[in-house]
Amino acid sequence: MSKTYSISELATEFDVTTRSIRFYEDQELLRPARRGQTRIYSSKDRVRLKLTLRGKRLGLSLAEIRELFELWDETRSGSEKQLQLMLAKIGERRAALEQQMKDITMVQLELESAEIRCRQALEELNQKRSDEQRPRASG
Amino acid sequence: MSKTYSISELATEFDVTTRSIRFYEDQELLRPARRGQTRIYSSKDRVRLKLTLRGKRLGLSLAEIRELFELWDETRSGSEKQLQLMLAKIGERRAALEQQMKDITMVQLELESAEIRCRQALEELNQKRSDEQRPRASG
DNA sequence: GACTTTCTTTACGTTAACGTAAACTTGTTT
DNA sequence: AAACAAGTTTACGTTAACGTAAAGAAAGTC
Repeated sequence: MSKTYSISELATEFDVTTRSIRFYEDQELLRPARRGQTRIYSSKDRVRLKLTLRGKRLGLSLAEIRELFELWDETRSGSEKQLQLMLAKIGERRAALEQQMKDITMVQLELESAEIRCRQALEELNQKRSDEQRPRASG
Repeated sequence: MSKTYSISELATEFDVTTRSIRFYEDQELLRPARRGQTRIYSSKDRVRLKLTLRGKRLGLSLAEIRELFELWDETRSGSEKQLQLMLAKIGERRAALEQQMKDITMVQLELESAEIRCRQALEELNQKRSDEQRPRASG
């Protein structure tokens, strides 16, 4: 018996609403089992949810994520064409990720220098203030 | 005289539609000059567009991007409160970027192993095929 | 001067990713 | 039994980020 999860357990763990989780199922990103009407999520489902959210953070649409899942499932018993397609998709993703990496390092550099400038501006403000508090020899 | 650009020049350079560029202006991300009705973009505008698109690739909304622009403008003549606010925003962004970096490296690792498995599956297919072509000593 | 191109404004349409509400079932706590 | 919590389906509403179409102005070209 491997562990299972309720919808609200997953919701609180990953900080998403149950509405979202059901929506992901509607978009065929998840296929939880049922006991009666109630959804029961396996740890495999949990991984899928985790991957889904990670994909979202990287800017993938739900449709793209689904496509990757499907391709990956087909890869197991895949024909040569499907394997090639998967490789192509993987290549695309990798290229996009490298672009994102570049973007991130650029923005990080910008943020860093922005932070420095901010701190300098703050220092100058403090400087002025202490100048005003003890105005000794001034013209 | 520094260089200026037409809307379509920028559109083709950055591979976006003119509609998008005008929309960004509507959202106050850009403030091009005018000659008559016609928009004229400075190199400063060009930089802003570039930053906007980069922000988008990183998953920022136009509203967030605008907010950052505004904060940055205010930073020049900023009060202490505004500077502190800017520093806070910068901190947020940096944290989000680090999370994204982690996400990316995770996915990169997954894609790498996925690629390996794909190539292995392909090899096995080729193996089978050449086995079938010259079925020598079998059983 | 008619044509074409490039630009403009105005405005309605569209898609993704949920939010929100209503009405119902099922289990369990008082 | 009544109330409560947690789950369900159905369905309409919402927001962001444009797409698309209509209709017209300004400038260059044949």
